Amino acid sequence: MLSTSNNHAIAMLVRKLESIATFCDDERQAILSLPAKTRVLQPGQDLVRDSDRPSQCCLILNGWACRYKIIGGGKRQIFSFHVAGDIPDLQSLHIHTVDHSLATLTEATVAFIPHESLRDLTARFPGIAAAFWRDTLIEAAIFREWMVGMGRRSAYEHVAHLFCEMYLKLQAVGLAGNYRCPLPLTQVDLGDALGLSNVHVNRVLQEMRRRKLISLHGGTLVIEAWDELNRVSEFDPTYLHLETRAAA
Amino acid sequence: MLSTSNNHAIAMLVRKLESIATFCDDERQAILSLPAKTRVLQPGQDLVRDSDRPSQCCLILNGWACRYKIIGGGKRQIFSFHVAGDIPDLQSLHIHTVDHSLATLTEATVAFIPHESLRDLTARFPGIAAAFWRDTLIEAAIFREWMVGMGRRSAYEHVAHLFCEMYLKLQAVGLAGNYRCPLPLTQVDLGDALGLSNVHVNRVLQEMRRRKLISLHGGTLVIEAWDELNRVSEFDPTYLHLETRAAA
DNA sequence: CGGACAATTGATCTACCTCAAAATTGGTGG
DNA sequence: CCACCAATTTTGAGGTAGATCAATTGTCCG
Repeated sequence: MLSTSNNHAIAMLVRKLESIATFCDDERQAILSLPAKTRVLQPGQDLVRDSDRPSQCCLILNGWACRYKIIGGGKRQIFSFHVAGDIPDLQSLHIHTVDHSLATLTEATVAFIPHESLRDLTARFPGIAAAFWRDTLIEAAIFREWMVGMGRRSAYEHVAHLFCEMYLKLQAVGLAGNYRCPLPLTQVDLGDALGLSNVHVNRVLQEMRRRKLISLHGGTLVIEAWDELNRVSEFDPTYLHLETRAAA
Repeated sequence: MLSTSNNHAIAMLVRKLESIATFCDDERQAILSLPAKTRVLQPGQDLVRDSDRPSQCCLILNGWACRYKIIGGGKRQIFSFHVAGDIPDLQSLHIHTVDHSLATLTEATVAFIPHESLRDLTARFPGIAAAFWRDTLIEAAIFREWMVGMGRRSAYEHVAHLFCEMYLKLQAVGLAGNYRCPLPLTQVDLGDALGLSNVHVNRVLQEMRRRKLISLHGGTLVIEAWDELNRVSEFDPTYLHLETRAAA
Protein backbone atom coordinates (compact mmCIF):
# COMPACT_ATOMS: atom_id res chain seq x y z
CA MET A 1 0.00 0.00 0.00
CA LEU A 2 2.93 2.34 -0.60
CA SER A 3 3.47 4.47 -3.66
CA THR A 4 5.78 7.33 -4.51
CA SER A 5 4.51 10.87 -4.59
CA ASN A 6 2.84 12.53 -7.52
CA ASN A 7 1.71 16.06 -8.15
CA HIS A 8 -1.90 15.15 -8.25
CA ALA A 9 -1.76 14.12 -4.61
CA ILE A 10 0.05 17.18 -3.34
CA ALA A 11 -2.37 19.40 -5.27
CA MET A 12 -4.80 18.95 -2.36
CA LEU A 13 -2.32 20.79 -0.19
CA VAL A 14 -2.06 23.71 -2.60
CA ARG A 15 -5.83 23.98 -2.73
CA LYS A 16 -6.06 24.01 1.03
CA LEU A 17 -3.33 26.61 1.48
CA GLU A 18 -4.84 28.79 -1.22
CA SER A 19 -8.05 28.91 0.80
CA ILE A 20 -6.12 30.93 3.40
CA ALA A 21 -3.17 32.46 1.51
CA THR A 22 -2.02 33.55 -1.96
CA PHE A 23 0.94 32.11 -3.87
CA CYS A 24 2.94 32.94 -6.94
CA ASP A 25 3.73 30.26 -9.54
CA ASP A 26 7.18 29.56 -8.14
CA GLU A 27 5.75 28.86 -4.73
CA ARG A 28 2.99 26.66 -6.09
CA GLN A 29 5.52 24.72 -8.10
CA ALA A 30 7.79 24.26 -5.12
CA ILE A 31 4.96 22.84 -3.05
CA LEU A 32 3.94 20.49 -5.83
CA SER A 33 7.41 19.03 -6.01
CA LEU A 34 7.47 17.98 -2.38
CA PRO A 35 8.31 14.30 -2.01
CA ALA A 36 5.71 12.11 -0.36
CA LYS A 37 4.96 8.48 0.34
CA THR A 38 1.31 7.60 0.12
CA ARG A 39 -0.54 5.03 2.20
CA VAL A 40 -4.14 3.90 2.54
CA LEU A 41 -5.39 3.39 6.08
CA GLN A 42 -8.42 1.73 7.62
CA PRO A 43 -10.86 3.67 9.82
CA GLY A 44 -9.85 4.08 13.45
CA GLN A 45 -6.12 3.77 12.96
CA ASP A 46 -3.69 5.99 14.83
CA LEU A 47 -1.40 8.04 12.61
CA VAL A 48 0.48 9.77 15.39
CA ARG A 49 0.36 8.88 19.03
CA ASP A 50 0.80 10.91 22.21
CA SER A 51 4.53 11.30 23.02
CA ASP A 52 5.74 10.22 19.56
CA ARG A 53 8.61 12.23 18.04
CA PRO A 54 7.81 12.07 14.33
CA SER A 55 10.26 12.94 11.57
CA GLN A 56 7.59 13.50 8.95
CA CYS A 57 4.23 15.20 8.57
CA CYS A 58 0.95 13.65 7.43
CA LEU A 59 -0.94 15.16 4.54
CA ILE A 60 -4.48 13.87 4.19
CA LEU A 61 -5.36 13.10 0.60
CA ASN A 62 -8.71 11.48 1.10
CA GLY A 63 -11.02 10.57 3.98
CA TRP A 64 -11.30 12.05 7.44
CA ALA A 65 -9.09 12.14 10.51
CA CYS A 66 -9.26 13.72 13.93
CA ARG A 67 -6.92 14.80 16.67
CA TYR A 68 -7.82 13.79 20.19
CA LYS A 69 -6.67 13.03 23.67
CA ILE A 70 -7.88 10.33 26.03
CA ILE A 71 -7.96 11.06 29.74
CA GLY A 72 -8.42 8.86 32.76
CA GLY A 73 -11.57 6.80 32.75
CA GLY A 74 -11.41 6.58 28.97
CA LYS A 75 -12.99 9.96 28.25
CA ARG A 76 -12.01 11.35 24.87
CA GLN A 77 -11.80 14.95 23.73
CA ILE A 78 -11.57 15.57 20.00
CA PHE A 79 -9.79 18.81 19.04
CA SER A 80 -10.25 18.97 15.31
CA PHE A 81 -11.45 17.15 12.24
CA HIS A 82 -9.27 16.93 9.14
CA VAL A 83 -9.96 16.36 5.47
CA ALA A 84 -8.09 16.29 2.17
CA GLY A 85 -5.42 18.99 1.99
CA ASP A 86 -4.88 19.23 5.74
CA ILE A 87 -1.56 18.61 7.47
CA PRO A 88 -2.88 17.86 10.94
CA ASP A 89 0.53 17.48 12.56
CA LEU A 90 2.31 20.40 10.95
CA GLN A 91 3.24 21.52 14.42
CA SER A 92 5.64 18.60 14.78
CA LEU A 93 8.02 20.67 12.63
CA HIS A 94 8.63 22.96 15.59
CA ILE A 95 7.44 20.98 18.58
CA HIS A 96 9.20 17.71 18.72
CA THR A 97 7.17 15.73 21.20
CA VAL A 98 3.52 15.48 20.25
CA ASP A 99 1.07 15.91 23.09
CA HIS A 100 -2.00 14.26 21.58
CA SER A 101 -2.99 11.64 19.04
CA LEU A 102 -4.15 11.65 15.45
CA ALA A 103 -6.37 8.94 14.01
CA THR A 104 -8.39 8.18 10.93
CA LEU A 105 -12.17 8.30 11.23
CA THR A 106 -12.89 6.76 7.83
CA GLU A 107 -10.77 4.87 5.38
CA ALA A 108 -8.17 7.44 4.40
CA THR A 109 -5.32 8.05 2.02
CA VAL A 110 -2.42 9.81 3.65
CA ALA A 111 0.86 11.13 2.28
CA PHE A 112 3.92 11.34 4.49
CA ILE A 113 6.32 14.23 3.90
CA PRO A 114 9.71 14.29 5.62
CA HIS A 115 10.30 17.19 8.00
CA GLU A 116 13.52 17.83 6.18
CA SER A 117 11.74 18.56 2.92
CA LEU A 118 9.30 20.89 4.62
CA ARG A 119 12.08 22.73 6.45
CA ASP A 120 13.93 23.15 3.20
CA LEU A 121 10.78 24.42 1.50
CA THR A 122 10.03 26.99 4.19
CA ALA A 123 13.64 28.13 4.27
CA ARG A 124 13.65 28.77 0.52
CA PHE A 125 10.16 30.31 0.36
CA PRO A 126 9.30 32.63 3.24
CA GLY A 127 5.86 33.11 1.71
CA ILE A 128 5.15 29.41 2.12
CA ALA A 129 6.50 29.50 5.67
CA ALA A 130 4.12 32.37 6.37
CA ALA A 131 1.21 30.40 4.91
CA PHE A 132 2.01 27.42 7.13
CA TRP A 133 2.32 29.64 10.15
CA ARG A 134 -0.95 31.30 9.20
CA ASP A 135 -2.57 27.87 8.98
CA THR A 136 -1.53 27.02 12.52
CA LEU A 137 -2.77 30.42 13.72
CA ILE A 138 -6.16 29.85 12.14
CA GLU A 139 -6.28 26.49 13.80
CA ALA A 140 -5.73 28.24 17.12
CA ALA A 141 -8.57 30.63 16.27
CA ILE A 142 -10.82 27.63 15.69
CA PHE A 143 -9.74 26.17 19.03
CA ARG A 144 -10.77 29.42 20.68
CA GLU A 145 -14.17 29.25 19.04
CA TRP A 146 -14.59 25.67 20.25
CA MET A 147 -13.73 26.88 23.73
CA VAL A 148 -16.51 29.43 23.52
CA GLY A 149 -18.83 26.64 22.46
CA MET A 150 -17.86 24.36 25.31
CA GLY A 151 -17.69 27.03 27.97
CA ARG A 152 -20.47 29.40 27.13
CA ARG A 153 -22.91 28.03 24.56
CA SER A 154 -25.79 25.63 25.03
CA ALA A 155 -25.51 22.23 23.39
CA TYR A 156 -27.97 23.28 20.72
CA GLU A 157 -26.05 26.45 19.85
CA HIS A 158 -22.78 24.59 19.95
CA VAL A 159 -23.86 21.89 17.51
CA ALA A 160 -25.30 24.52 15.16
CA HIS A 161 -22.07 26.49 15.32
CA LEU A 162 -19.97 23.46 14.51
CA PHE A 163 -22.08 22.68 11.46
CA CYS A 164 -21.72 26.23 10.15
CA GLU A 165 -17.97 26.04 10.65
CA MET A 166 -17.58 22.68 8.98
CA TYR A 167 -19.68 23.62 6.01
CA LEU A 168 -17.65 26.78 5.31
CA LYS A 169 -14.32 25.05 5.77
CA LEU A 170 -15.28 22.24 3.43
CA GLN A 171 -16.73 24.64 0.93
CA ALA A 172 -13.53 26.67 0.90
CA VAL A 173 -11.58 23.69 -0.39
CA GLY A 174 -14.25 22.54 -2.82
CA LEU A 175 -15.50 19.60 -0.79
CA ALA A 176 -18.94 21.07 -0.16
CA GLY A 177 -21.47 23.27 -1.85
CA ASN A 178 -25.15 23.89 -2.21
CA TYR A 179 -25.57 23.62 1.57
CA ARG A 180 -24.59 19.99 1.51
CA CYS A 181 -21.41 18.43 2.78
CA PRO A 182 -19.94 15.09 3.79
CA LEU A 183 -19.96 14.46 7.52
CA PRO A 184 -18.92 10.86 8.14
CA LEU A 185 -18.99 11.15 11.92
CA THR A 186 -20.85 9.10 14.47
CA GLN A 187 -22.80 10.81 17.22
CA VAL A 188 -20.13 9.58 19.60
CA ASP A 189 -17.49 11.44 17.56
CA LEU A 190 -19.59 14.58 17.57
CA GLY A 191 -20.12 14.33 21.30
CA ASP A 192 -16.42 13.90 21.95
CA ALA A 193 -15.70 17.01 19.89
CA LEU A 194 -18.42 19.08 21.52
CA GLY A 195 -17.91 17.94 25.07
CA LEU A 196 -21.33 16.26 25.18
CA SER A 197 -22.65 12.74 25.64
CA ASN A 198 -23.72 10.87 22.53
CA VAL A 199 -27.21 10.61 23.95
CA HIS A 200 -27.52 14.34 24.23
CA VAL A 201 -26.09 14.89 20.76
CA ASN A 202 -28.79 12.59 19.48
CA ARG A 203 -31.51 14.61 21.16
CA VAL A 204 -30.13 17.89 19.90
CA LEU A 205 -29.95 16.55 16.35
CA GLN A 206 -33.53 15.41 16.54
CA GLU A 207 -34.58 18.83 17.66
CA MET A 208 -32.65 20.44 14.81
CA ARG A 209 -34.30 18.11 12.33
CA ARG A 210 -37.69 18.76 13.82
CA ARG A 211 -37.14 22.48 13.36
CA LYS A 212 -36.06 21.88 9.77
CA LEU A 213 -32.58 23.33 10.20
CA ILE A 214 -30.66 20.36 8.93
CA SER A 215 -30.87 16.81 7.82
CA LEU A 216 -28.09 14.39 8.56
CA HIS A 217 -27.83 10.76 7.55
CA GLY A 218 -25.69 8.44 5.50
CA GLY A 219 -22.66 10.57 6.23
CA THR A 220 -24.11 13.67 4.56
CA LEU A 221 -25.14 16.86 6.26
CA VAL A 222 -27.69 19.02 4.47
CA ILE A 223 -28.20 22.49 5.85
CA GLU A 224 -31.80 23.33 5.14
CA ALA A 225 -31.86 26.74 6.75
CA TRP A 226 -28.43 28.34 6.63
CA ASP A 227 -29.54 31.74 7.87
CA GLU A 228 -31.41 30.29 10.79
CA LEU A 229 -28.51 28.01 11.66
CA ASN A 230 -26.23 31.06 11.67
CA ARG A 231 -28.66 32.99 13.78
CA VAL A 232 -29.20 30.45 16.53
CA SER A 233 -25.45 29.85 16.87
CA GLU A 234 -24.46 33.52 16.48
CA PHE A 235 -22.05 32.32 13.85
CA ASP A 236 -19.53 34.86 12.55
CA PRO A 237 -17.06 33.37 10.04
CA THR A 238 -14.35 35.97 10.66
CA TYR A 239 -12.35 33.57 12.79
CA LEU A 240 -11.89 31.17 9.88
CA HIS A 241 -9.92 33.85 8.03
CA LEU A 242 -10.76 32.39 4.64
CA GLU A 243 -9.27 34.12 1.62
CA THR A 244 -12.10 33.22 -0.71
CA ARG A 245 -15.12 35.04 0.55
CA ALA A 246 -17.50 32.61 2.20
CA ALA A 247 -20.92 31.86 0.81
CA ALA A 248 -23.71 33.93 2.33
CA MET B 1 2.66 57.90 29.94
CA LEU B 2 4.79 57.27 26.87
CA SER B 3 8.48 56.55 26.86
CA THR B 4 10.90 55.24 24.29
CA SER B 5 12.10 51.68 24.39
CA ASN B 6 15.00 50.41 26.41
CA ASN B 7 16.71 47.09 26.59
CA HIS B 8 15.62 46.46 30.10
CA ALA B 9 12.00 46.35 29.00
CA ILE B 10 12.51 44.04 26.04
CA ALA B 11 14.56 41.72 28.23
CA MET B 12 11.26 40.28 29.48
CA LEU B 13 10.64 39.03 25.96
CA VAL B 14 14.00 37.31 25.75
CA ARG B 15 13.39 35.62 29.06
CA LYS B 16 10.02 34.37 27.90
CA LEU B 17 11.28 33.08 24.57
CA GLU B 18 14.21 31.38 26.24
CA SER B 19 11.75 29.40 28.32
CA ILE B 20 10.68 27.66 25.11
CA ALA B 21 13.65 28.06 22.71
CA THR B 22 17.40 28.59 22.60
CA PHE B 23 19.20 31.58 21.07
CA CYS B 24 22.71 32.58 20.13
CA ASP B 25 24.10 35.96 21.15
CA ASP B 26 23.34 37.56 17.78
CA GLU B 27 19.72 36.59 18.07
CA ARG B 28 19.41 37.77 21.64
CA GLN B 29 20.99 41.06 20.69
CA ALA B 30 18.68 41.52 17.72
CA ILE B 31 15.62 41.01 19.93
CA LEU B 32 16.94 43.45 22.50
CA SER B 33 17.29 46.17 19.92
CA LEU B 34 13.64 46.04 18.87
CA PRO B 35 12.03 49.46 19.09
CA ALA B 36 9.09 49.83 21.45
CA LYS B 37 6.87 52.48 22.93
CA THR B 38 5.86 51.82 26.50
CA ARG B 39 2.58 52.71 28.14
CA VAL B 40 1.00 52.13 31.56
CA LEU B 41 -2.64 51.04 31.53
CA GLN B 42 -5.33 50.82 34.17
CA PRO B 43 -7.06 47.51 34.98
CA GLY B 44 -9.88 46.51 32.67
CA GLN B 45 -8.74 48.42 29.62
CA ASP B 46 -8.96 46.92 26.15
CA LEU B 47 -5.64 46.72 24.31
CA VAL B 48 -6.99 45.17 21.14
CA ARG B 49 -10.60 44.81 20.22
CA ASP B 50 -12.51 42.31 18.10
CA SER B 51 -12.24 43.26 14.38
CA ASP B 52 -9.33 45.68 14.86
CA ARG B 53 -6.54 45.53 12.29
CA PRO B 54 -3.49 46.43 14.34
CA SER B 55 -0.13 47.48 12.90
CA GLN B 56 1.82 46.68 16.04
CA CYS B 57 2.09 43.95 18.65
CA CYS B 58 1.74 44.33 22.42
CA LEU B 59 4.47 43.08 24.70
CA ILE B 60 3.47 42.88 28.34
CA LEU B 61 6.16 44.22 30.64
CA ASN B 62 4.29 44.15 33.90
CA GLY B 63 0.85 43.18 35.20
CA TRP B 64 -1.68 40.76 33.78
CA ALA B 65 -3.88 40.68 30.69
CA CYS B 66 -6.31 38.23 29.14
CA ARG B 67 -7.78 37.44 25.78
CA TYR B 68 -11.52 36.91 25.61
CA LYS B 69 -14.66 37.03 23.56
CA ILE B 70 -18.10 38.21 24.60
CA ILE B 71 -21.11 36.43 23.12
CA GLY B 72 -24.79 37.29 23.10
CA GLY B 73 -26.30 37.78 26.50
CA GLY B 74 -23.01 39.18 27.78
CA LYS B 75 -21.38 35.82 28.43
CA ARG B 76 -17.58 35.99 28.37
CA GLN B 77 -15.08 33.28 27.53
CA ILE B 78 -11.46 33.93 28.48
CA PHE B 79 -8.91 32.10 26.31
CA SER B 80 -5.63 32.88 28.01
CA PHE B 81 -3.91 34.88 30.70
CA HIS B 82 -0.78 36.85 29.95
CA VAL B 83 2.10 38.14 32.03
CA ALA B 84 5.43 39.93 31.55
CA GLY B 85 7.28 38.70 28.47
CA ASP B 86 4.17 37.61 26.58
CA ILE B 87 3.14 38.98 23.20
CA PRO B 88 -0.55 38.08 23.34
CA ASP B 89 -1.37 39.33 19.85
CA LEU B 90 1.63 37.98 18.00
CA GLN B 91 -0.80 36.38 15.59
CA SER B 92 -1.73 39.77 14.19
CA LEU B 93 1.54 39.54 12.25
CA HIS B 94 -0.04 36.94 9.98
CA ILE B 95 -3.77 37.31 10.56
CA HIS B 96 -4.79 40.82 9.89
CA THR B 97 -8.25 41.00 11.39
CA VAL B 98 -8.33 40.03 15.04
CA ASP B 99 -11.23 37.83 16.08
CA HIS B 100 -11.25 38.47 19.83
CA SER B 101 -10.27 41.07 22.37
CA LEU B 102 -7.33 41.64 24.69
CA ALA B 103 -7.66 43.52 27.95
CA THR B 104 -5.68 44.28 31.07
CA LEU B 105 -6.75 42.55 34.28
CA THR B 106 -4.51 44.58 36.58
CA GLU B 107 -2.62 47.80 36.13
CA ALA B 108 -0.14 46.90 33.42
CA THR B 109 2.87 48.22 31.56
CA VAL B 110 2.78 47.38 27.89
CA ALA B 111 5.29 47.96 25.08
CA PHE B 112 4.08 48.37 21.51
CA ILE B 113 6.31 47.01 18.77
CA PRO B 114 5.58 47.81 15.12
CA HIS B 115 4.76 44.83 12.91
CA GLU B 116 7.35 46.12 10.50
CA SER B 117 10.15 45.71 13.03
CA LEU B 118 9.02 42.20 13.92
CA ARG B 119 8.77 41.21 10.26
CA ASP B 120 12.24 42.54 9.65
CA LEU B 121 13.54 40.65 12.67
CA THR B 122 12.01 37.34 11.64
CA ALA B 123 13.22 37.77 8.06
CA ARG B 124 16.81 38.32 9.20
CA PHE B 125 16.79 35.63 11.90
CA PRO B 126 14.98 32.42 10.97
CA GLY B 127 15.75 31.07 14.44
CA ILE B 128 13.73 33.86 15.98
CA ALA B 129 10.92 33.32 13.50
CA ALA B 130 10.91 29.66 14.51
CA ALA B 131 10.77 30.62 18.20
CA PHE B 132 7.79 32.88 17.57
CA TRP B 133 6.06 30.18 15.57
CA ARG B 134 6.84 27.73 18.33
CA ASP B 135 5.30 30.11 20.85
CA THR B 136 2.04 30.22 18.90
CA LEU B 137 2.08 26.44 18.58
CA ILE B 138 2.48 26.02 22.32
CA GLU B 139 -0.37 28.41 22.81
CA ALA B 140 -2.48 26.13 20.63
CA ALA B 141 -1.41 23.17 22.76
CA ILE B 142 -2.61 25.03 25.83
CA PHE B 143 -5.92 25.74 24.11
CA ARG B 144 -6.30 22.04 23.49
CA GLU B 145 -5.69 21.29 27.12
CA TRP B 146 -8.28 23.87 28.13
CA MET B 147 -10.69 22.15 25.76
CA VAL B 148 -10.11 18.88 27.57
CA GLY B 149 -10.82 20.68 30.80
CA MET B 150 -14.05 22.21 29.60
CA GLY B 151 -15.29 19.20 27.71
CA ARG B 152 -14.21 16.26 29.78
CA ARG B 153 -13.01 17.21 33.26
CA SER B 154 -15.05 17.99 36.37
CA ALA B 155 -14.91 21.52 37.69
CA TYR B 156 -12.67 20.40 40.52
CA GLU B 157 -10.19 18.69 38.21
CA HIS B 158 -10.29 21.60 35.81
CA VAL B 159 -9.46 24.21 38.43
CA ALA B 160 -6.65 22.05 39.77
CA HIS B 161 -5.27 21.58 36.28
CA LEU B 162 -5.30 25.31 35.60
CA PHE B 163 -3.39 26.02 38.79
CA CYS B 164 -0.71 23.48 37.89
CA GLU B 165 -0.38 25.01 34.44
CA MET B 166 -0.17 28.58 35.67
CA TYR B 167 2.37 27.77 38.31
CA LEU B 168 4.71 26.06 35.86
CA LYS B 169 4.36 28.77 33.23
CA LEU B 170 5.08 31.50 35.74
CA GLN B 171 7.94 29.57 37.24
CA ALA B 172 9.51 29.11 33.81
CA VAL B 173 9.88 32.85 33.42
CA GLY B 174 10.97 33.50 36.97
CA LEU B 175 7.71 34.94 38.22
CA ALA B 176 6.97 32.11 40.62
CA GLY B 177 8.78 29.66 42.82
CA ASN B 178 8.54 27.75 46.02
CA TYR B 179 4.96 26.70 45.15
CA ARG B 180 3.78 30.25 45.35
CA CYS B 181 2.73 32.53 42.53
CA PRO B 182 0.83 35.72 41.85
CA LEU B 183 -2.75 35.16 40.72
CA PRO B 184 -4.53 38.52 40.64
CA LEU B 185 -7.77 37.13 39.25
CA THR B 186 -11.27 37.39 40.59
CA GLN B 187 -13.44 34.32 40.85
CA VAL B 188 -15.44 35.76 37.97
CA ASP B 189 -12.30 35.84 35.82
CA LEU B 190 -11.51 32.26 36.75
CA GLY B 191 -15.05 31.17 35.97
CA ASP B 192 -14.96 32.84 32.57
CA ALA B 193 -11.72 31.05 31.77
CA LEU B 194 -12.93 27.67 33.00
CA GLY B 195 -16.45 27.83 31.59
CA LEU B 196 -17.96 27.85 35.09
CA SER B 197 -20.08 30.24 37.12
CA ASN B 198 -18.33 32.33 39.74
CA VAL B 199 -20.48 30.72 42.41
CA HIS B 200 -19.29 27.28 41.48
CA VAL B 201 -15.67 28.41 41.29
CA ASN B 202 -16.08 29.69 44.81
CA ARG B 203 -17.36 26.35 46.05
CA VAL B 204 -14.61 24.44 44.30
CA LEU B 205 -11.96 26.72 45.81
CA GLN B 206 -13.40 26.19 49.25
CA GLU B 207 -13.23 22.48 48.77
CA MET B 208 -9.63 22.70 47.61
CA ARG B 209 -8.74 24.79 50.65
CA ARG B 210 -10.57 22.41 52.94
CA ARG B 211 -8.53 19.56 51.51
CA LYS B 212 -5.34 21.58 52.02
CA LEU B 213 -4.34 21.58 48.36
CA ILE B 214 -4.00 25.31 47.98
CA SER B 215 -4.49 28.62 49.60
CA LEU B 216 -5.53 31.64 47.57
CA HIS B 217 -6.04 35.16 48.77
CA GLY B 218 -4.66 38.63 48.28
CA GLY B 219 -3.78 37.81 44.69
CA THR B 220 -1.38 35.04 45.68
CA LEU B 221 -1.81 31.36 45.06
CA VAL B 222 0.07 28.99 47.32
CA ILE B 223 0.14 25.37 46.27
CA GLU B 224 0.30 23.40 49.47
CA ALA B 225 0.23 19.93 47.95
CA TRP B 226 1.78 19.97 44.48
CA ASP B 227 1.79 16.21 44.01
CA GLU B 228 -1.79 15.85 45.08
CA LEU B 229 -2.85 18.75 42.83
CA ASN B 230 -1.12 17.03 39.93
CA ARG B 231 -2.75 13.76 40.77
CA VAL B 232 -6.32 14.93 41.00
CA SER B 233 -6.04 16.87 37.74
CA GLU B 234 -4.00 14.20 35.92
CA PHE B 235 -1.60 16.99 35.07
CA ASP B 236 1.14 16.19 32.58
CA PRO B 237 3.30 19.20 31.71
CA THR B 238 4.42 17.86 28.33
CA TYR B 239 2.02 20.12 26.49
CA LEU B 240 3.73 23.25 27.83
CA HIS B 241 6.90 22.25 25.97
CA LEU B 242 9.12 24.17 28.36
CA GLU B 243 12.83 24.15 27.61
CA THR B 244 13.92 24.47 31.20
CA ARG B 245 12.87 21.30 32.92
CA ALA B 246 9.94 22.00 35.19
CA ALA B 247 10.15 21.68 38.95
CA ALA B 248 8.91 18.39 40.29
C1' DC C 1 -29.65 -14.21 7.35
C1' DG C 2 -26.65 -12.78 11.01
C1' DG C 3 -23.54 -9.82 13.26
C1' DA C 4 -21.65 -5.43 14.42
C1' DC C 5 -22.21 -0.97 14.92
C1' DA C 6 -24.92 3.21 15.23
C1' DA C 7 -29.06 5.62 16.45
C1' DT C 8 -32.80 6.09 19.43
C1' DT C 9 -35.71 5.90 23.61
C1' DG C 10 -36.83 5.99 28.50
C1' DA C 11 -35.96 6.69 33.20
C1' DT C 12 -33.30 8.59 36.63
C1' DC C 13 -29.72 11.35 38.53
C1' DT C 14 -26.46 15.17 39.44
C1' DA C 15 -23.11 18.65 38.60
C1' DC C 16 -23.45 22.87 37.95
C1' DC C 17 -26.41 27.15 37.13
C1' DT C 18 -29.29 31.12 38.53
C1' DC C 19 -30.92 34.43 41.53
C1' DA C 20 -30.58 37.04 45.48
C1' DA C 21 -28.99 38.31 49.75
C1' DA C 22 -25.29 38.72 53.27
C1' DA C 23 -20.63 38.96 54.73
C1' DT C 24 -15.97 40.23 53.86
C1' DT C 25 -12.23 42.82 51.99
C1' DG C 26 -9.55 46.57 50.44
C1' DG C 27 -9.03 51.09 49.40
C1' DT C 28 -10.22 56.25 50.31
C1' DG C 29 -11.04 60.40 52.39
C1' DG C 30 -12.03 62.77 56.49
C1' DC D 1 -7.94 55.66 63.12
C1' DC D 2 -12.39 55.20 61.63
C1' DA D 3 -16.35 55.33 58.47
C1' DC D 4 -17.74 54.36 54.14
C1' DC D 5 -17.90 52.63 49.48
C1' DA D 6 -17.35 49.46 45.82
C1' DA D 7 -15.86 45.24 44.58
C1' DT D 8 -15.44 40.60 45.75
C1' DT D 9 -16.45 36.54 48.14
C1' DT D 10 -19.55 33.66 50.39
C1' DT D 11 -23.98 31.44 51.56
C1' DG D 12 -28.62 29.55 50.67
C1' DA D 13 -32.35 27.77 48.04
C1' DG D 14 -34.12 25.97 44.10
C1' DG D 15 -33.89 24.82 39.18
C1' DT D 16 -32.21 22.57 34.84
C1' DA D 17 -29.23 21.19 31.13
C1' DG D 18 -27.14 17.56 30.21
C1' DA D 19 -25.07 12.94 32.15
C1' DT D 20 -25.58 8.09 32.95
C1' DC D 21 -27.28 3.52 32.38
C1' DA D 22 -29.63 0.15 30.00
C1' DA D 23 -32.48 -1.46 26.72
C1' DT D 24 -34.47 -1.35 21.91
C1' DT D 25 -34.45 -0.42 17.20
C1' DG D 26 -32.44 0.52 12.82
C1' DT D 27 -28.80 0.05 9.26
C1' DC D 28 -25.29 -1.63 6.75
C1' DC D 29 -22.86 -5.33 4.77
C1' DG D 30 -20.70 -9.60 3.93
